[in-house]
Amino acid sequence: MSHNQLNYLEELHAAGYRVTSQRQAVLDAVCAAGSHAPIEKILLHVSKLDPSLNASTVYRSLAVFVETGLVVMAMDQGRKVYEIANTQPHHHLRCRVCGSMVTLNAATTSSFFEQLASSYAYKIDMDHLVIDGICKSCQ
Amino acid sequence: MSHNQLNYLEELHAAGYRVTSQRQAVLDAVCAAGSHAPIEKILLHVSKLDPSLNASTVYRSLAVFVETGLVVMAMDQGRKVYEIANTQPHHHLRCRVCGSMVTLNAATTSSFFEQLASSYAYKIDMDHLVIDGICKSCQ
DNA sequence: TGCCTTCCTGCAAGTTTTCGCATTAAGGAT
DNA sequence: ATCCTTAATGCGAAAACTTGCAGGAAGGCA
Ligand SMILES: [Mn+2]
Ligand SMILES: [Mn+2]
Ligand SMILES: [Zn+2]
Ligand SMILES: [Zn+2]
Repeated sequence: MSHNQLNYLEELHAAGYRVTSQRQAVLDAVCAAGSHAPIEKILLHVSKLDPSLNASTVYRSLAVFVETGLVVMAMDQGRKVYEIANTQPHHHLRCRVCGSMVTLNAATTSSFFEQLASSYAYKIDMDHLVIDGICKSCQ
Repeated sequence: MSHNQLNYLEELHAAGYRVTSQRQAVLDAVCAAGSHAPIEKILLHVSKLDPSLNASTVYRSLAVFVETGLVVMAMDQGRKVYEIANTQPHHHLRCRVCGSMVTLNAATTSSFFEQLASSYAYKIDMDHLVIDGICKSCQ
């Protein structure tokens, strides 16, 4: 598993949720599935870890993880994709044509967010923005 | 209907799609359902206009409209919402707490997009961005 | 450790969304 | 106006996702 499991499980517990073997397996599966993984990829990894784990539990676990911020959910062409949350929020540029993704420099987005915050009196609270466009090689 | 129907139907046709009575009804329903309408709201309006219109046709029509840019799709708390596309792209700030939405000043977002374009050699192609945060009165 | 409360899980049923296929109709051409 | 080609629709079935409920396990407390 690529995450510091202890830390994530403690956070789960601190948020008032029980740390079950099923939730641990789903969290491991999210990590194993790599970034921006669609649900079927996660289900596949889960059933490898524990074939008896019910699909409805996977959906419910993901909802809990997103709720608590352990996992971030984003949209990729109208489909939900999941990835383990890093300590830092991060944002992407995504090519409509080839699907490739670039992680944005944090300074760029935070200055934009600060501008929005001051202009609109909004506290921006975005941990995974995906902006669509067309990359250099696809233009 | 709130859209200039003629124009939209011509665009559909120009994109190589057939202009059917069902698609006209779905487009009218999207307008009638107002902005950021979830699918069930659209289905409700559709069945008022034509009770015999099958739900699968509604899903397929929406996919065509999003594909051709006549309708924009956005995510509202993990749910797909639809709205008729204006001639100009527009973006929002959305409060996580009360759900209220603000339409962003176009200059603000376009300067951000231009900066991204020059830094990353990406042609930004975003017609409906929704940025989450917490509004002044909810902070 | 063992008990107790409450949350979580699996299962089955319900709901939503997608898909394949036969029939229908749009729209270009004559 | 009629014909022809092919895309679009409705329908039924499948797949994806959600929900209610009864049994089982987490974790707090003694
Ligand atoms: Mn990411
Ligand atoms: Mn909008
Ligand atoms: Zn590309
Ligand atoms: Zn608010």
